[in-house]
Amino acid sequence: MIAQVLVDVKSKNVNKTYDYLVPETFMGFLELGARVVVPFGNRAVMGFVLGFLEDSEYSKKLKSISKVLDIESFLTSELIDIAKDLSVRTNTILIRVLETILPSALKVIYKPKIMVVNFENLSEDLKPIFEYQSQVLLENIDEKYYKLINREIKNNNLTQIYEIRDLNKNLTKKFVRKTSKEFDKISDKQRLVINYLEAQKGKEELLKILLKKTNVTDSVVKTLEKHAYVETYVKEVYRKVETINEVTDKIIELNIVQEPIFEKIICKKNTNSKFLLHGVTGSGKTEIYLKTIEDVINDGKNVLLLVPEISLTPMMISRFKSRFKSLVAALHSGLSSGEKYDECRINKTKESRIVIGARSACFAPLENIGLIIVDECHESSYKQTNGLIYYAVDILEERSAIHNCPIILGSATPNIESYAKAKKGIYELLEIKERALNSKLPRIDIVNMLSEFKSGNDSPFSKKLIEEIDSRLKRNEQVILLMNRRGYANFVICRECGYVFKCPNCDISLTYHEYSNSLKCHYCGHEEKKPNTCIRCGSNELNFMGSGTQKIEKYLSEYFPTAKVYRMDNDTTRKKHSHEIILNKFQNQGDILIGTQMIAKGLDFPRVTLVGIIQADSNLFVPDFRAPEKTFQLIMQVSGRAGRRSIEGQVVIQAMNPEHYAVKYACENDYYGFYQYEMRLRRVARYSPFYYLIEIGFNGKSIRDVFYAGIEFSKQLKRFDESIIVLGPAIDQTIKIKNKYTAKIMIKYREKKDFYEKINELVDSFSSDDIYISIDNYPNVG
DNA sequence: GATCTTAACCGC
DNA sequence: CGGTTAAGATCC
Repeated sequence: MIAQVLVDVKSKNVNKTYDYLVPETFMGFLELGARVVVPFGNRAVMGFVLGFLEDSEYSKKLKSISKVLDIESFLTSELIDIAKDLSVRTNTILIRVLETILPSALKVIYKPKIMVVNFENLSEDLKPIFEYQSQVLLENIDEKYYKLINREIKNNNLTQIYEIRDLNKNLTKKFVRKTSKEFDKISDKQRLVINYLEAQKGKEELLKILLKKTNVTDSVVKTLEKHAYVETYVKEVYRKVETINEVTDKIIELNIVQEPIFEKIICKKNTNSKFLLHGVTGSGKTEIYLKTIEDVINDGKNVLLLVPEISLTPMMISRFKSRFKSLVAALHSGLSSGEKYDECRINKTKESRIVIGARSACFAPLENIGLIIVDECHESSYKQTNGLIYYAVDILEERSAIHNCPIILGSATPNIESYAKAKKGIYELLEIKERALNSKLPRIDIVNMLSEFKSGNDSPFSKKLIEEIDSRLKRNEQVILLMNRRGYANFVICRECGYVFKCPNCDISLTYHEYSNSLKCHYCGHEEKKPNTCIRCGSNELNFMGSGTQKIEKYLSEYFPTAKVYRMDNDTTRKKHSHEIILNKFQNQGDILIGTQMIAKGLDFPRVTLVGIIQADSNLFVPDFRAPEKTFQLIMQVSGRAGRRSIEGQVVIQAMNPEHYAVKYACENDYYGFYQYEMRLRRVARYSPFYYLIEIGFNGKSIRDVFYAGIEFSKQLKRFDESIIVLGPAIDQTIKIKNKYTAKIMIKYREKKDFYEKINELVDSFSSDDIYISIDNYPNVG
């Protein structure tokens, strides 16, 4: 048998599978998607088995797979197909796509261990192996038992777990050492190498490092080796990394509105129906999820549930865990916690019935899926914007089709595109217009901050908001204040000459951080001590604005010195469980919670009766066609945090442009009105959902080259097809990040067509060491 | 990516 | 003529 192996080498030259013989010993248990070690050139590399063949078309003699790293694979054929598709549509080599789909699977090596589940039922041949230890490293077991072990895993008598080790990219590395041979004649370059080796005093010396340090090519070392003055050898390298331990009912009653919706979903449970569950905040979408999941689980099928940011939805997770216990695997997003989650991710997803996770969980190797749910489907966190750009909701729609199961997209404020699809009948629209638990939607008041300023109030709070906060505190109720990041400048400005302190790398203003008394760049991480004098005019009259939320906090403590205030923003949530800790403290003993966008999501505190939005419309005029939509969604979402129980909630919105349609419709709680208004604008301006969109990004050090590439790219694309509209290039608003510029062009087209081949061709021809080009197939989300 | 091959250049 | 580099091809 022959295996088609994709090697773990990140280069376009090897972006294809290579044929390898499967040795007799691996026959019968080598699975599709398993990781293997193969000889490649004259070294060993890791690879993925992406297919099997009877005969190879390769004319020369085939090499054999030397090791199997997974006895049970976690890359299903479904995921391989999804990866291939992503690879084509984003012009990204397949191995990089796999790297994203299986986070850090390539950076880390999993040493498979076999663990006993049921010793009694185990085959007699295997019993001696596990007699004295319940876990054995797979590599320490004779390969002749592999077939048997594979079968026992399927019988649930054994299970595969992993020990994680750091993998330094390759399985083997090349080292150099000096021999004892005396030398007579020797060239300058060779001298350099020898001197370097002697200076290292017999320490292990990587060939790659040596070449870099001495600045010679490999020929020099090779010549030395030929004369036996030095010798090279290869060695396996990895070190152990620690793993973390994972953290570890009542009947659900649906109300009169929820029940028929549940019924509608359930009667289509074995079809690929796509539901848009449009329910106002607090309408009890979660109850519908729980009941539907229960039904699907009882059918013996599995469920995949996506939530926005797992660290922000601890309450939601705990509800599912308490309901379904160990059937639930919660995958951590990994954005904040590094790669530690992976062990749990791989072990748990295989055996769990319900997988809950953030964006990357859309690639969970779950089989036999009977239901897919995307909660808060409008959330921007479902789109990955770094590196490989993908949209989890889109991936899951594909997967629902493959599994022929329903997918539920739930949101109080669906994206315009989603709602349009529902109106067109692509999605089945399920609407809930009232809140559950007899609570009413909050009353919304709007304050015009311009007139407030004109009347002499230069604090961030309107009189109205202060009064309302005061009355809640007196009644022992809670308040949430949303601070829009952009609203309040947190840069340092010289009062004499007006100089603004900027990042030397990124060309954007530095942020003053009170707690560390320093200036920081939010993009590249540059940090410098708080300056005392202006670097332009030397004046010591500097104005430190403090960060937005910090400033609000200060004002609050002046107005309400006895109130217990908690702050939730990027500064206070750096640590791992800080979200949970802050939210818990606030719930138990807090009066006021201040935060950025992150507090808009899914919080459900019964005692919160007032929500204030400090600068509701400050993002309205950023150059993005979705700015009104985002503003509308934000106001709606935050408002939804108020009065979720019997006490009526209130929302105070402070805005500079209270007449703007996004603000107005949000205040009137009129989703459909906003949708219709926005659709008219989108049609006129030729944006989605009326046009298909693709955004191409050009990133590089030279602003001129980047811009020029954008111009030429769009010229050639328009020449290829005149009906395509290309906007830009526009230099990204943040101008310069990590010493690089980004220009973007927006491609718009009316008729659905596949021209990714042309785009890939252009991307390849304009890509270079100096210009990196990214393809964003989802500029209308995220 | 890493390694090997090749042609061209360099200094003795 | 051996030693060296930069460029190009190849890896099954």
